[in-house]
Parts: sequence; structure tokens; C-alpha cells
Amino acid sequence: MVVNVFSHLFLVDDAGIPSSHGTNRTSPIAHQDPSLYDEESASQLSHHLPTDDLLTYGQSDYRHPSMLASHTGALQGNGPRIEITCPDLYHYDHIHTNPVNISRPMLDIPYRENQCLSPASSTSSTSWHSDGYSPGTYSPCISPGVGEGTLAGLTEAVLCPMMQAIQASGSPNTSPRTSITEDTFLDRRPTSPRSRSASPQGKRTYTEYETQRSQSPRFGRDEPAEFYPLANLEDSMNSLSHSLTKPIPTKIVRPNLEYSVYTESQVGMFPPMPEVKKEFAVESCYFMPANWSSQALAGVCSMPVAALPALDWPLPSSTEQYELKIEVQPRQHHRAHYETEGSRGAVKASTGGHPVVQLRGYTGTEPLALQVFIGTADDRNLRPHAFYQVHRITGKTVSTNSQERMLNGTKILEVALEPKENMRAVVDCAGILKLRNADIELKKGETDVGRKNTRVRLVFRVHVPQPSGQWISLQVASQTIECSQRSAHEHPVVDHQELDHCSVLGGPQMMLRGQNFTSESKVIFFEKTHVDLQLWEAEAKVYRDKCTSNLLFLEIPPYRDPNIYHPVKVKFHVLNGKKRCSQPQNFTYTPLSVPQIKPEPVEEYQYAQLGCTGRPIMGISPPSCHLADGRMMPGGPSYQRAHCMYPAAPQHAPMRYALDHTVPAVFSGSPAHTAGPATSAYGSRVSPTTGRSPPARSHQQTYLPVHHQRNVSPVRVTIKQENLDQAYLDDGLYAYHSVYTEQC
DNA sequence: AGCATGTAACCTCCACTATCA
DNA sequence: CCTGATAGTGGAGGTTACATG
Repeated sequence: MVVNVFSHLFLVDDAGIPSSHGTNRTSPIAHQDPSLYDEESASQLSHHLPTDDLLTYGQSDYRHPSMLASHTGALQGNGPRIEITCPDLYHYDHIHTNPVNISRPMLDIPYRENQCLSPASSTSSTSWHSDGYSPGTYSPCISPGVGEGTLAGLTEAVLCPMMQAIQASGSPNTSPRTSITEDTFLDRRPTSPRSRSASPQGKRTYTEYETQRSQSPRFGRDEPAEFYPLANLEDSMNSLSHSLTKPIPTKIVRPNLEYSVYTESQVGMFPPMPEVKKEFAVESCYFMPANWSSQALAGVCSMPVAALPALDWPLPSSTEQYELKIEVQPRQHHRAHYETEGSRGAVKASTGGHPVVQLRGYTGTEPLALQVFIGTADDRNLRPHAFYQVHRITGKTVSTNSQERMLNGTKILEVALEPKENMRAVVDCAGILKLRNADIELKKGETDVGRKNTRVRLVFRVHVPQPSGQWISLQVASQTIECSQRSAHEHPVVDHQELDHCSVLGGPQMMLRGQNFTSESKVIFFEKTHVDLQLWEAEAKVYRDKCTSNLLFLEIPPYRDPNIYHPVKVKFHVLNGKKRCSQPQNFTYTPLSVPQIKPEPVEEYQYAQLGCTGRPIMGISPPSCHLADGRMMPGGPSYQRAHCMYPAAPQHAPMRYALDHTVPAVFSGSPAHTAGPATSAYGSRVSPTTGRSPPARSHQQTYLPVHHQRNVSPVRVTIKQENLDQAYLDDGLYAYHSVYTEQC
């Protein structure tokens, strides 16, 4: 149950029906002048609503004694006082158009720089300035502090904009309450003859969909749709949404809260709460109904939302001490459900169970919260998927408690990692919700397209508190999951492969376990370059007499070149016909023998730099690049052509490799031999000004010539021998190797 | 460039089963 | 055992977007 206060809020009656205290739904919003406040409207609102739950706006101290106990929020400002009672406060977020009860708000502290009033750091003496709608001083009565996200968060994220909104809705130009009857409302509620509400929020009908669509290009947080003619308060809340999701004319100063920026060395570790990185800028806060929220994960140590690293931040899956690991991967396809559909259940594992995640190395006694969200399938740029959201599955089949959060428009599930369970969680509560492409693509700033963008990954995060008060954040992403309907039934899916490598000669039999295999299924091994050019493909022999729809037995074809010296990564997929194709699976061909690398002669001064005494054994001479067995290294004549293919691609995989991994790649000679921008052995760009490649690592041991060319000085690259094979297992070098081999 | 057409993908809805109270 | 509610699954048809001529 997550409520995004930047979306729609409205009132419902005890039956969950939105309040009939309707108003002109096109009422002007976000009047900034408190003088426009209409006290009569306010009093009418107050009159029509029960009095046990209050939202209070006015001059008085909002330290309402029952604020937390009875879900009462209070607003403080310069305008007259308004009391709004909420039998239940419901909400439409951009995911669920059915009401979400937020009657007992619990929330974290949203920090929204320049858009919200920020929490005071300590006491009410802190001044919050807002020259937009309320130039006075705000005196928070409760300091949010670290992890104390209740009232302070409400104050900051909700109440101040709410005050603004209420002011707006209460303007004389706005009818406080008119016209819309409950019937009208009911007419807009789902009318499906079959009751099949989505878990747990229910679904939206096509009629609603069309109506809403015609009224608003999208329903997301940034541009909330205003499709429900609700009470004045709702308009107020809509105004609230607008006031927050659009840059409000409010200058906010938070004197006591400084931002800090992390260095690379701090990746994965985050400081205590008071330090909030700018990018955190949490745009959303959320409420959780008391009936499940705190109880569900009672005692779970969850990092306060305001300090969470952004969801598109790359985080390591392990540190020296901890490792977050997916023990059971999800199946490679899961038909996501739309808002208009019922739930399609939780993501399952290929084994029939559900994904399992474990945090290793944790010795604390406090449970931690495992966060789950839906990420993109792009492993080079893992970020929340714009078109899919995690969906909380409830019901008897779900054994794992979970709760939802909303963070920057991304829904997050939190599951407890319990020490008594060895910090292992069975994620049987995570479904996948598909958002309509049209809705998302129209979002301001959205660049992704939804069409055919149907692959996702489950992303798991955990934030481990440290004795120092810092947090170590770990993240791991699952294998990709195809979420479309079609693939579930027509595309073959490989869930498990018996082998992941063999020698270049091929020959071993391999069993594939998966789905949608047919008697016509083919298994194609192929090799592509980094730029998706196909270098090679070979069809495996399939033993059709043994095959079933879930099992495929095949014989691995030989690799095209039996004389490789390094493991070569290729892929294979299962084809059903021309277009029904499984996701590519990784396979590695290994050389017949591991080559021994002879040292290349090293200049004396270089040798001295290595800390060696005496002279190296003189082996082969440049410009050749040979291995101990006399074969050529890939730094041979083709090498230069190959590595020059990436002159200006800083994000290219080899570059990434050189930067992200401690595999040495350094030139000791002049790069002037290359035509065009020079690149290092792994494609990393050599500075045109310095002629240097990226910083050399300190543990290079063996010098290998990487190319030769007439009339130029040999250029050497240092490669730590023990890393060589592993290096080629990496994508970066694989990409390089692909290009290299393409050139051959 | 603009249009018509075919195709594939998207999205919604229906039918059905299973489970449980 | 029946009924109703709920959850989940599979399928299909209308709509929409895109590719192609």
C-alpha cells in the first residue's frame, strides 16, 4: 500500500466510495495568495466531514495531540484555519486508479530540494522560508531526525503543499462543493461484470481508461490526471499534486541540512541520514496503512527513504564482508498484468517455486529490508523500468510479508531478511504490473519507448547498517524476464542449460530445460560483435526423439576456429520458426590448451620498475606477438585494426572494462602509430594531449607486444598473466575479441 | 513527403480453473 | 455439496503503432 502524495488524494466514505462532496473538477489550482482563501468553503468542508480525523490548516501549532493516533495531519501557515475531516483518506497514484487507503499515514521523510519545506534539523527554532505562498516562518514541532519520518515527513511533504492547495481550492472562484453525486461516481467505477480485482488494488475498465486518457495524456505523478470529480478537497489534493510535481513558486531554504557528494570509493556506502545527496531528491513519500505496514515488517531495519541511493545508481552486489545473491533466479518470462486486469500472480522461478535472495556475511541480529523493484534489462544501464512496476501480491499463496514504497515514481517492495532465516527471503510476493506505453511515453522527460521494450529484471537491494552509522547498499539484478503475453506461449524459453562451456571442438551433449520447445525447434549457436554484427552461427544437432516441450537435447557444434587461445563467449538461442526465438544464452568455448605466455623483452628501466633484479629472459622480439607455444596473440597484425574500431566510444565495453576492472591495460610506447584517435589495447581512448592511456594498474607483470607495424615503434601492453583468461571472459574483452576476430 | 496497406504489438476483456470460506 | 468471492491463467479480439511499398 503506497500512497504517493504527489498524486491524487480524495475522500471516500466508509464503504470506500469516493466522497460525494463534489466540486467543479476544473477548479483553478494553486492560487498562491492566501488572501484568496475562502473561509466559508473551509467551514463547509469541515461541516460535512466527520470530526475524528482532522487535517488542520491554520495559525495554530500543528502539534495536534492526536495527530499520529488518529491520522490527523495539521498544517501551519498564515491563512485562516480550516479543518478537514477525513473518514478515510484515499489516493490515486499513477499506477492504481482504485483507491488506496492511507488513513493511517506513516511516511518517510521526503527531501525535495527547492520544492518542499525541509525538515528542521533539530528544533522549532529553525526557520523554513517559503516566499511562494506563505512568507512566514514555519515552526516544525517535531524534528524529523534520522529515520523519524512520521509527522515531520507529513509536515514537509504533505502539509505545506496541502496548505497551498487548500488555499487554492478555497478561493472565491472555486465552488466549494457542488454537483457530483455518488451515482456519478459509481458510474466511473469499474463496471466489469466479473469481479476480478487486481491484488490488492483492483483494476480499471476500458471505459475508464478511455475517459481518463481523453482527459489527460498520462496519469503519472508528474502530470496527475484529474479525472475524478471529487470533493473540494480532492481538487485541493490535485492542486497539491500540481504544486509539488511542477516547480512550485516556492523558494525553500534549509539551512541546517547539507548535501554531500560521494566519491567513487564510497560507492555502495552511504552516510548517516543527515547527509543527503542531492540526487536523492526523493520526490515521493508514502503512507502505509497501519493494518499491515509496521506490523508486516516489524523490527526490520530499513534505511530511511530519504537517504536511499537513487534507484539508477549502480551498486555492487558484494563487498568484502557482504554478498547479496540471487539463489534462485526468476523464470525468464512472466506475463505482466495491466491495471485493467487482475493480477497475474507473482514472478515464479523456473523450478516452480519463487526467486530466492540471500544476504551473506551479515551477522547482525536485526532483520533487514530487502527491496525489490523492476529494472531494465539493459545490464549496462540498470535503472527502474519506466513501463513496468513491481506489484505486491497478496493472498493465501503468498508466504512472504511485504510492503510497498514509492520512490521517485518507482514502486518498491520490501521484504524482510531475517537472521533466523539466514538472511534468506523467498520473494513470492512480487508481481509485475505493465503500464500503458502511451501513458509513460508522454511523460515529460521520458525517452524510452515502450513498444517491444518488454524485458525487465528484478532488482534486489539491501541496505546494511554499519556501526559507524553509515549504510552499505548492495544490489543484485536477476536475469532478464520477458513480460509480454506472446512470448509466454510462442517464444521458446530456456530456463536452464546443462553446460555453459566446452572445448572449441564441440561435441558434448547438452540438455536444455525450458518451455515452448517444439519438434521444429532449432538451436543456433552464434557469435556477434559488439555492434551486433553476426560473425558466425552454427546449428546444433537436436535429438528430437528425446525432446519434449520442456526438454531439448542437443549436441554442441564446434566453434568456427579451433585455434583460439582464449575462451570465447558465444551465445545460442532456440528458434521456433523464423521469428520465435528464445533469449540468447551464454556459452563459452574454451581453447584446447591454456597457452603459456613468454615474456617479451623488457627494457632495463622497465624491468627495474618491476622491482626485479637481474635481466629478464629474452624471448621473442617485437614486433611479433607470440605465445609460448609459438602461436600469435591477438595483439598481432590485426590487433591494431581491431582496437581502433572504438576511437570515440567512452562507454564502449572495452573501455568500461579498462575502467571498471583492474585488468591492466597500458601503453608504454607512443600511440602515434594509430590512425585517428588512439586507443589502448582494450579500446580505451588514449588522451590526444598526453598520449597516455588510462591510468596503469600497479600490478602489471608481463609485457606483451600488442601490435606491430612497419616504421613505427612497437607498442606494448602490459597484461597480468593470471588475469588473461579471466579477462576474456569478461564482456569487455569479449567484445574486443569479437571485433578482433571479425577483422581476422 | 504523404498515403495506403499489412503486420505485429499492445491492451482490454472474456472464459475458465482452483481454492477457500 | 453448493455458492460466492478471490486469485490466477490462457486466450482472443479490437486498437494502435510501425514498417513497407
